[in-house]
Amino acid sequence: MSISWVTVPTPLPSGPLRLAVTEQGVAAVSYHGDAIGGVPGRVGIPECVDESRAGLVRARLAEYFEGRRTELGLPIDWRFTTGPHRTVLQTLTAQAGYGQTLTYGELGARSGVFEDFTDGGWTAARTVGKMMGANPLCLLVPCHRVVASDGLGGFGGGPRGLEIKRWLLTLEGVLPPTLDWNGPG
DNA sequence: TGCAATGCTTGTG
DNA sequence: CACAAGCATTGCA
Repeated sequence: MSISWVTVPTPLPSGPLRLAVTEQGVAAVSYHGDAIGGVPGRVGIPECVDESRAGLVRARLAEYFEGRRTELGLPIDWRFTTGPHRTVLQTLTAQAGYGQTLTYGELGARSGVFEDFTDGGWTAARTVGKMMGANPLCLLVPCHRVVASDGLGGFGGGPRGLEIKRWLLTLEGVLPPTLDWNGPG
């Protein structure tokens, strides 16, 4: 099984996106170029030389960022996720459509991996937040559509990462455009 | 507005 | 492989 990097230009405040692709699909996505949490052996992964595969990924993402595509429709390789983590991410992918948001607690409830909600959902919400932060499939698994019950919530990478979350939600029409909005529309 | 409750992921030894 | 630390939250007073 081979794995390789594809670099995709984006209008995101973070700049280009880096994706790790395999024969199965996209295995990981990084906003920060070379750092992906939870991806072992990420150093030494070669650039993708299969232009047909890289081209498809770039084309789909380009359309998405132009607002012409609401579903990426890219195959996902779940190899870097396991157990409850994978279940939650797959639940999110299946249930949070374009322009829709749900809360951490809600996702925890829907995923079915948390059985005890007698604490008011505290455990589920906190755990889901942790899972999102450890999500190697940002963007493909729409972790930016998961928000706190009383606001935007957080995002990996701190304040810098939050800009990305805001940008994506603006693209999808969840948030109103800001003055520095450089996306479509 | 401020506080207390917990489980999963990740980085070391 | 085992252990310890850190959180992308929530609901109630």
